[in-house]
Amino acid sequence: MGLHIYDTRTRRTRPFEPLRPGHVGVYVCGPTVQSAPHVGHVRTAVAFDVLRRWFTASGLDVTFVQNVTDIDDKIIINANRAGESVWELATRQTRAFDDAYRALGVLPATIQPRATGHIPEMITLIARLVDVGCAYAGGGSVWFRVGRFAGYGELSNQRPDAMQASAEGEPGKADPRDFALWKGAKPGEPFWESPWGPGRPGWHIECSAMAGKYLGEIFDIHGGGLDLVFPHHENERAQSVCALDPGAVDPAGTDRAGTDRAGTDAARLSAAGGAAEMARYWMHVGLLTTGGTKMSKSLGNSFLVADALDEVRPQVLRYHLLGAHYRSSLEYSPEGLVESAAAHDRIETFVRNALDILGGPDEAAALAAETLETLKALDLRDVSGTDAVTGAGPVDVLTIASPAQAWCAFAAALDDDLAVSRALAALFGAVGCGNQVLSKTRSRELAGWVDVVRRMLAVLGLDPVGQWPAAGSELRPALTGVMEIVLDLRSAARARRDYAEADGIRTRLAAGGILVEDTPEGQRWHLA
RNA sequence: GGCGGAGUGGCCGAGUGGCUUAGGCAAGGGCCUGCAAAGCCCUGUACGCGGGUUCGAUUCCCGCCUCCGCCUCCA
Repeated sequence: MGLHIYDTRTRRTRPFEPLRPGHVGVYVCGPTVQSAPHVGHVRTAVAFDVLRRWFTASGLDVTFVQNVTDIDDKIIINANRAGESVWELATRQTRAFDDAYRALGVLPATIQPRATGHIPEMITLIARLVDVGCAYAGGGSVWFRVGRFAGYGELSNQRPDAMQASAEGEPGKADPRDFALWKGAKPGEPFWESPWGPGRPGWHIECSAMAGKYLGEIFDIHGGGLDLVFPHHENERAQSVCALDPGAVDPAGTDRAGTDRAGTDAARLSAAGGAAEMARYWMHVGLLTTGGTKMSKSLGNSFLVADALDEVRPQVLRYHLLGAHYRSSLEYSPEGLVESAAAHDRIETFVRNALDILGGPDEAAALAAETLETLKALDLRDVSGTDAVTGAGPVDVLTIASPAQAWCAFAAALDDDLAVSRALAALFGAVGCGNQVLSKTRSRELAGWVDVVRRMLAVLGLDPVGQWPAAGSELRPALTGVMEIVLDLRSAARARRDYAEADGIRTRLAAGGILVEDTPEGQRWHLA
C-alpha cells in the first residue's frame, strides 16, 4: 500500500513518492520567537514529529528542517515594550521553544536555521526575483509583484481578483496584494545593508531562502499550521517558483493584474505539475481550538505549554495532542488534558507490568525476537495493510489476534495520511491482548505483545521506557536493594495475616512516592 | 463577498451504503483480590434538520440550520 499523504495544493491524497529514492526532505515552518510557546505551536511540531518518525520507521532517511524566525515586527514590538533587545528576546524564546519540544519528545531538527543567519541568501534571492521581473523596489522596500505570477492562488485555492485587498496602502507598493520581500529600515529597528538600502527581510522570503539552501529548490514536503496556507505559503511558493523557473513569470502580468489568467501556459504547466514546484506535497496541521475558537496569542485564549506541563507529564500532553487526526482541529481544555492521562496510563501501565514480569526491556526484547512472526511483521515494512504471516488482505482492527496483525493495522492506519486515531485503536487492541496474557505465565506471547506495543509507541514518540522516574539514576540499585528488604518485611506481615502492618508499609511507601501492588506473581513496585 | 472545514452515543474521537456499526475516557454490573491497585468479562444502538435516490443511508444527491478557519500577524 505505502504511505499516502494529503496535499493541500492539489487538494487530494496521493501516494508519497520521494524525489530521491530512500530520502525525504521536509521543511516545516517553525515559530516566530516573539513570546512563549503555547499548546497550539507544539501540536504542529508533534504532528510533524510523528510523520518524521514514521518515515524513519519506513526505512527512509529524513532531512528535517525547521526554521526559527528571529526577526519580525512582533519581536521588535515586544522587545521594545519589555525594554530589552530583540536579540535577547529572540534568544530567550527560542530556548523556550526548544525546551518545550524536547520535553514533548520532538526530535531535534536535522537543521534549525535562523532567519538572521541567512540574510545574504535572502538578498540573493530577492535580486534574482528583481532580475526575473516579478519584484520591484519602491519606498525603500522591495515588493513581489503578485500579478506577474500566474500560479498565484493555486496553493490556497483562491483567485487573486477575488481576494479582499488590504485596506491600508503602503508607500511604494503598486498593488495592494503585493507583499514585501525587503522592508526598508525604520528608525530604531535592526537593519542589514542591501542593494536597495538598509532594511530587513520580509517574512516569506526567509523560508524560501532557507528551504532552498538546505533542501534544494525543489523538495518533498513543506509543512506548517493550517493558518500559514495563506499568505505565508502562497507567497513562499510564488517566490521560489518564480526564482527557479522564469517561465512561470508572466511579463505582461502588470497590466492584467486582477484578471483571471488561469489559461496561461505558466498556469497550465504549474497546475499540471510539469513546471517548477517548490514542494511536492504541502501538509498543514489543523488548528487547536479552545471553546470552539482558534487558540492564538492575539485572541488571548492561548494555553502555554509550561502551564499544561504543570498539570500533566509531557508524554500525556503529547498523547493528548495525538487524539485527533492532524488535519482536524482539536479542542483543547485543561480538563480534557487531564482525562487523557487516564488513557495514557492504561498504555504505560501495561508496558510497565509486562516488563516487570519479563525481567526488563532487554529480556523482553530477546524473548520477542524469538517470535518469528513478530520479526517478520516488523522488519518487512512493505507488508503494511496485509497480514505479514498469511499475506492476507487488509487487517481489520477488530480481528487483531497476533502482534503481527496489530502492527499491520497500525501501519495501514499511518500509511493512510497518518490516521493516528486508527493507529491508536490498533495500539489499544494490542494492549488489551497483552493484558489478557499478562498473568497467565505465557511469557513468550506477552513478550510479543509488549514488543509491538513499544514499537508503536516509538513511532508515536511515546515509549515510556527510559522516561520513568530514576530510570537511569545511579541510585537505582541502592533503591532496589532497600526495596527488597522492605517488601520482604511486608511479605512476612502478610504471611502472618498482619494486614495492619502490611497496609501501613504500603501507605508509608506511597506517601514517599513508591507504589506497591500485590499480584499473583508477588509484589510489584514503581515510583509515582 | 470569495475559498475551505465541520456537526457522531455523557465526553473525546474514528469510520462506513447493509455485515461483529472503531478506540479511549467516564458510568453501571460481574470476576479476581485479605484490602487496595492493575486487569479481564458484560452493558450502553449515536450519527444537525427536511426532502430525494435505493430493497436498505449516519454514509450518496438536493435544500436548510448551526459552528469554525483563511482572505491582515499567527503553528
